[in-house]
This record gives sequence, structure tokens and C-alpha cells, in this order.
Amino acid sequence: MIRIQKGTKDVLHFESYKWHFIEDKIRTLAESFGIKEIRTPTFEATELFARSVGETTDIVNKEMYTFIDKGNRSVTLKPEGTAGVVRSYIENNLSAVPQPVKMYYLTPVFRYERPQSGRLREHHQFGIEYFGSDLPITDAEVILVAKTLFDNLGIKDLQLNINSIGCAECRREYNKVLIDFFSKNKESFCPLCQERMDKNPLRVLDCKEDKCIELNKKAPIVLDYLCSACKNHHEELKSILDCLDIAYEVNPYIVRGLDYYTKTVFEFISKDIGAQGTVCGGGRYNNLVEQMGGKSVPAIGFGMGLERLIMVMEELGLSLGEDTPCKVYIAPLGEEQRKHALNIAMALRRNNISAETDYMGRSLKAQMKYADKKGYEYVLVLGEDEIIKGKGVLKNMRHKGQDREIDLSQIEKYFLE
RNA sequence: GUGGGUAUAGCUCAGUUGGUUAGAGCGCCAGAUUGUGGCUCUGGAGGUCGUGGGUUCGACUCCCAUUACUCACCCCA
Repeated sequence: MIRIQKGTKDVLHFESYKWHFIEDKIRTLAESFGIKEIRTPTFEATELFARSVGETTDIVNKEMYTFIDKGNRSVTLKPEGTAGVVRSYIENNLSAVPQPVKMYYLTPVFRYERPQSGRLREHHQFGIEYFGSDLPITDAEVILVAKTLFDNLGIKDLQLNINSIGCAECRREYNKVLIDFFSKNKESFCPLCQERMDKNPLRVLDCKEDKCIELNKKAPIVLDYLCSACKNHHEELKSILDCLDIAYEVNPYIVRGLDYYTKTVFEFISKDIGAQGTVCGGGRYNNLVEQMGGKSVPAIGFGMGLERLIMVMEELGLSLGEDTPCKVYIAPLGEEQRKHALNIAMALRRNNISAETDYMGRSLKAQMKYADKKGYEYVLVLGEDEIIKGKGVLKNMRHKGQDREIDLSQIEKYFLE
């Protein structure tokens, strides 16, 4: 037996309604904000991700699905959503259409990781990207989009963390101070952190070891080393969030694992779905468009993991919609009647009334059981009598005593008001 | 890449100090006087006990290896 690939999942035909439910909510929400859908390819030139996500990140270093195609090009399955959108923005000259450009996407993303609860090798993201504005109001709106979606879905207990990691200048300054601080106490940190200091100093601040937590209390904080522009931006964002009544926590230790972020970074975290609790993560990337060969255009966006979103909702017992059952089951009593059943089913289907009949050659009793289990609203029994008279009884499976005698040649009209 | 846990029917799981034809519930299929579901009853299909070795008269049970799944670290959605 050939089995499914590690870290991938089937969405079975009887549960896909959950995805339709979420996707419908997302599309409706995005449209209400004036955000339009962009669809970019599933694979892109490897270099696109290497240069945008960052050569030193784990994603690029060890998690990409990269291969050489038959034309000897190195291509990669998208490990995140932003790079492709930025590429498209530049390639299609979208800086020449009215700004801001507001786009959303629903896409599979691929990362070669060890799967665990809430972490897959192929997962799906809803993301948005706003291009053209560096005003803090834009940061607030992007956060508001995510927040509103959670509200609309009934999710109340996500924690919003925000931080600012500054522009390139303030970060360079901060990194120096931080490394300086670490080198003074290097031996006191856990072994893992001693490694992290060289590779990714910001990560040390996020360590969960008791002794590191204690030491980190004295560590310099990014927010104290922001330039005045970045500082003002951050303060302004906070004041807008306050005004919008959006609760948040300033967490100076949140660090996103993609190199392109500047200024604002944020994440929505759940405590209900295990260790991988980040449902939504995003931030500003003011240098990325230019760095990738476009004009200097500020931008901000987020990515949201749909599998994790669904996990949270299931954990909280929230509704994910329901599978819409078929309307009419037609139960033929023999070979001859089965042919008529197809015609009657087609008359209903032409009017968008879902209808099915027997494909298994079952007895009437077995057909009734089947119709019941599948949740059909109506059953029409089709025997010799019915065919001869052209009339039958539309049995209401939900309400006893509400059966109706109907004209077989005009069955559809009983459903069209 | 590093650790821990688990592998018995489609699903959830029993299986006694190693002992003969491996069980239950649910689900599936078929019946309960011949054209009507839900409840009940009866019957049926379905498992080389993850795989390969080893110990033993005898292994689902003990040992080793291997694979898969799973959780956690790392990292991220």
C-alpha cells in the first residue's frame, strides 16, 4: 500500500465543509476591507525565497522543498506567502496602480520539518499584504483584519503580542549592545543559548530555561534602542490599538523567523492547541520590495495557519458549519423503475435541488436506512403503481405526517415555493 | 537534526504470571412473513496481532533490530 506523505493530510469528502466554511468567512471578510485575492504560483525560483526570507534562516537553510526541474532550473515549493506576492507586485508594476495595494491569498505552503501537533509539511495559509503605506494606521488595520476574523469565528481567547524590531539602523545598534551583554555572561547561559548568541542573538531572549529567563531580565530591550521614527511609529500604533479597543501585550522578545521584517512585528497565540500555538504571525517589511529590485515601497502583512485555526475552533467547540445533506432520495423498487428514477432526479438537479437514487441494487428497507443515515430530507418511493399513475408520495423524513402526494412529471415545483 | 511514547478488525480499545479456534463496543452488510428509516433482536464479512530476527516445547505477551505514527525540543502558521 502506498501511504500518504509524512506531514501531509487528506481532507475527506465528509469534512471538507469545514474548510469551505472558513474560506467563505475569510473571503467575505477580506472583501469587506476592500482586499482582493491574488494567486501566485505554487513554485518559484529558489533564489526568490533565498533572497527575501533570508539566507541564514532555518526556513531557507533546511526546510525548503527545492528541486531541479527538467530545464535545469532550481525551483522551490513556496515555504511562505509573502515572497511570491512581492515578486508579483514588482513584476507587474503594481507600484503604478493606486496605492495602497491590498491583497489576500489562500495558499498551501511547504516546509520540510518534523511533523507534530499543529505542524505539517504542507499546510495552508490565509495571508494579506498591504503595499504603499508606512503609516501606523496601516499596521493597525492589518492587525484589525486578523482580529475581526477571529471575532467573526467566535474565537475569543487569542493573545495578541506586538513588538517593534526597528529599522535596519536601530537593529544594528541593538544587536551590538545585545551581543555585548551576552558576552559578559556567556558561561551562565544554557548551552543551547550559548550557541544561539552567535547565530541569532534575539532568540536567546526567548529561552525557557529558568536561569536564562533570570539573566534575560537584565538584558537590554529592543524598544529602548529604537530610533525616534521607529519609536514614534510604535507608540502611535499602540495608541490606535487602544482606540480600537484591541487588547495586546507588548512582548519585547517576539522575534519572527524571517529576515525581512522591520518595525512592527506581531502574533496571535493560542494556549489550547499544544506547543505550536502561533495561529497568526506578521509584520512590516519596508525594505523588501526595494531589496528585491522594485521601487522603495513600504509594506506590511501577516500569514495565518488554517489548520491551526481549525484546531483552535475544534478545541473551543466552535461551529465550523455543517455538511449540507442532499434533499431528495428516490427509491426505485426494481430495474425498470431505476431508469425513471434517474430522469426524476435530473428534473430536480436542473433546478439545483440535490437528488440521488439507488446505485447499489438495495431493497426498499435498506434504501430507507441509507436515506436516513445520509440525512435526506425527502424520500420518493418509485414502484410500478407510481410510474403508471404518474403520481407518488414525497415522504418527509424529518417530520412525521407531512408527506405529500405529488405529480411525478412536475416534482421540482414542490420545492420551488 | 535530537529526545520520549505507541503499534491487535474500518474506528476506539480489551487480551490475565508466555498456553491451544485472538475478543468487545461502534461502524459496515444482510435478515426479523413478502412496498417504508430512526429503537430492538439475529446473523455475516473483516485481523499473516506494524515488519524482520531471537529466546522457548509453545510468543499478541519476553529480548534485539527496523519502519510507521505520535508528542516534545529546534523552528514556525
